[in-house]
Amino acid sequence: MIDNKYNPSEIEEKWYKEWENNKIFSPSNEGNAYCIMIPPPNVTGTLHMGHAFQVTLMDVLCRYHRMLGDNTLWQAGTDHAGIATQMVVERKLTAQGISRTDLGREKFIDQVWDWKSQSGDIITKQLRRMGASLDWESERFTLDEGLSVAVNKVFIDLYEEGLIYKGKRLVNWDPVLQTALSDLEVISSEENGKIWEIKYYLDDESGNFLEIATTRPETILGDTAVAVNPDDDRFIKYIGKNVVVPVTGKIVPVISDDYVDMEFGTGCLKITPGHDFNDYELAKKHNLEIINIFDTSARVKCDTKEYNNLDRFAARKKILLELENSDQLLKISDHKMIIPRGDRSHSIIEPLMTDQWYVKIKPLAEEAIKCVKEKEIKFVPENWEKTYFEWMNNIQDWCISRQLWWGHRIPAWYDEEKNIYVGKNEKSVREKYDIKDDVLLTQDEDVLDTWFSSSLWPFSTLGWPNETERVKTFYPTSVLITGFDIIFFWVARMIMMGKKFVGEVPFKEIYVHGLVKDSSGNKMSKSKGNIIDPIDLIDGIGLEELINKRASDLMQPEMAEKIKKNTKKDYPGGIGAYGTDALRFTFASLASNGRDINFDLKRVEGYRNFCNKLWNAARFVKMQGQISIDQADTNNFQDEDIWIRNKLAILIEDTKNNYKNYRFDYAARSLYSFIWQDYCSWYIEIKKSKLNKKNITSLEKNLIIHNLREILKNILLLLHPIMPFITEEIYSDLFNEKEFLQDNKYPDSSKFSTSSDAENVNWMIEVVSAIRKTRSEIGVQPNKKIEIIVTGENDKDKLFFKNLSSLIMTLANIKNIRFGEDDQSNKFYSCVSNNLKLLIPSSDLIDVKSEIERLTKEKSKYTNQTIGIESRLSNSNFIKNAPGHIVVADEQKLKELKIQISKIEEQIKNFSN
RNA sequence: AGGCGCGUAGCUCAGUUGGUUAGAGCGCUACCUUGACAUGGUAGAGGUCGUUGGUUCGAUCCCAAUCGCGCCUACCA
Repeated sequence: MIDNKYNPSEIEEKWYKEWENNKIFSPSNEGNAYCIMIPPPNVTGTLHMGHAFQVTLMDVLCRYHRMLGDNTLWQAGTDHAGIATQMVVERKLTAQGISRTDLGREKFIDQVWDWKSQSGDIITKQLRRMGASLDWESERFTLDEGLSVAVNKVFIDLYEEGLIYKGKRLVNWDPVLQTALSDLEVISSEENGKIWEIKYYLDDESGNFLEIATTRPETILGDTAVAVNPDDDRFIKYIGKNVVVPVTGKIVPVISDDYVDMEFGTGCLKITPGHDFNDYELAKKHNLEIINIFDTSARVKCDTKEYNNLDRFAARKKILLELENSDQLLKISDHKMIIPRGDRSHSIIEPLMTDQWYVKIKPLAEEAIKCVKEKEIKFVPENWEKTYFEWMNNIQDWCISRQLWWGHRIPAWYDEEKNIYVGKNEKSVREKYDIKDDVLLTQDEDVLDTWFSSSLWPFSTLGWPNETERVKTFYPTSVLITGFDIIFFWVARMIMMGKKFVGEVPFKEIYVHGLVKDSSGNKMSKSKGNIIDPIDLIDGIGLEELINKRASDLMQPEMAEKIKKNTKKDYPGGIGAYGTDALRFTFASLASNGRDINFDLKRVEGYRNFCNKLWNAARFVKMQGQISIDQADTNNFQDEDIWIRNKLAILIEDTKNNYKNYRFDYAARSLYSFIWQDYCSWYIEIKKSKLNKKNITSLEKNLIIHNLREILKNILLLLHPIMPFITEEIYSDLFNEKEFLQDNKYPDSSKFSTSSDAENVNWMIEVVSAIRKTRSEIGVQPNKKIEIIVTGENDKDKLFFKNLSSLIMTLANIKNIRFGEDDQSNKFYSCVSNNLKLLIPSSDLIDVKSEIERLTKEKSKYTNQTIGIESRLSNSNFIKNAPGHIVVADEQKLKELKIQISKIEEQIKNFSN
């Protein structure tokens, strides 16, 4: 006997091990290819709600496609996350008092690999807890040898084609991490700043000056011009003259450019080309000198002793003081401005002139735009195309070098004259360029942006550049499941690289899912303290531990109290252990086409209850015992069998369509209502009533059990992709201990649909519902058996009653059904179902007044509907313009309503007499 | 500034080419511990679909305007 409560923790880990040991997640090598690439998570990261959500959807699709008989590959793997990982390891070393540079490159990288091997499988373990059916056999890591070969080849090929170049340019420099960043790794947000207005004297001893406005006075040290708008009457006379830069005393020209906004600030702008992207563009245009005033840590680097080596913020203070002393500081005002920060270090980005490697992106982007325009790749939902085009049309060259140690080292060598040689390795470079052994070659110190290797993920994981079977079979992959936040970082770049190097798009569809937020719509973040760990929803967590998890290691420790308070309020009893299946079903049911997903714990609880419902339905079926049945009898169906089989056929088709359209929410909902309403509330109840009949034959009994089991088995098959654990457990317990659910084919609707429509079962459901409703309205306790009298029945009703009255009696808790005329006495309550009038006798004196009220209320409900339909039907334009079937349906409905109203009126009349 | 999106029941969300009485879960109310399940059963209350116009026989859906909110992109010193 199975437990009467569903307990997920007992079954989940057991089944995952079984599946993995039996290698059932590897491609079958039979059938149509179906392939999804996991967006490789950061190897040193942990699973968050976004991952859990995404993984659920991918897993549903993969499990579903395996059951369809497809040759399914869900590619597993992680990425090396250059900056993030290096940061973590450096921080650990710092805690031990060791610096990266003390250790040296090789030893440091050894440390990172050590760290990777001890922390790297945290996330893969968590993926297993989610039930993810990834093909672990072919797990890849972006720094694997094979993937590195791909990275090198792509770099070399692009270089030789002129699509990768090295250039000295202004880049986004992270002074803390000491590396360049791409545009996408810079997060700009509004912060409070100031504008300082400063006197710049002309160098003609006239005492005249220009007032310039700046938000960064420290960059005065790098000024090489002052700019005004050519149409600005105030300054026209100064154009072409020179001014003296404060502090440095440098003489610089006043130039004119219509880039300068006359309305903003003082209308007069200082130009620091070495540390501002706009100024840099102006400098190129006007041939201005470009001075670099900062070192890589953003400390001042200049000849003036008192400023040299000063941090940029200290330099600002000092300069402002000096300006004040010389009476050149005119005005200070508060100003909201956009501050760029590194997405990892959160330090303020300093534009810095450095040598970096770039990908010339326009030619690649053009191809990538084309294949989306021509629908080689389809976005779901479609409007994400717009975001994609928007970015692709304004794309800038991609800075791919990073001044890190952890990553793919750039395959470029330099001789002593700094000539560049690009090739696989030093040996091949020497051969290729015919360089003698006595010429010293040194490799570029830098590594590539992690996203460079990620952009090759869809084919490098399959063995490319080798022409492997896997590439041939699984590329292009079927669909990419991803969040919109990495459309630019990753999706667009994969398309460019895939098109360029394999010649085909990397995936045919891109399903873009929403962001998982908390139940009130806030982004989940450590600093807000509203993070939920998916594993805690599976295993449960106590309040103390949850608070501990949320309020420790905060960037702003002062938030701890508030987080503690809110957590106590939101989860007074901690979080219950809902199990993976309930969590997965929740994610599926939330996966609609909307943009954000507000995650409400209550939903998980509801679906945990759903698991319990299924569990108990299975328990009931199991309790009916084993059966042996003659094959010849298995197609012997009762009315309710036909009824439920028709519904099952519809469910199967709906589910397939919903998966095809990525409407996981619809799929989840229709499964839920079929299982709970149709199967549990009606079908099992009907069968139960039949099983309880005294004179049941063993053949009848066996047939009932057989049919109950058959529907249940199909429920398990249909539900398996979303809830793999509970379905597997029930299947093994009730049906087959030897094989897995996945070994079965997904159900075929044609096996269940019939031409007969089971009208009588629907009729019965209406009658039972009507009686239940009235019972409840007149306050009859659910456990009290009552008698009903049927009047107004036609031939069809008679026939249905003949076959179904015993069912009605059980389901509506009736002790006796009498057929007869309404004797017009007041001792009856009545209800109407279809064209029937059902009377419920009362032994007590009926409160005539309240009964008339009840009936009148019911009548007015119907009357209101009648009025609506009648007004439509009396409108000649409606008759003329509306499609025929709408008009016919209205007419039919009106007829039915009128019958029902007349029955109620009759009863009201009886009471009134 | 530009782009995208959202506003439907107390809460979290559906609503598929415009068409009967706008749905689900949770919560709420009443009654029920009947042997699959109280993580349950039966029934119920609750919505002028942000606002205002327009198109239409008919609008939650299409169009325009407006209010509120969110996200992304962007060089205003």
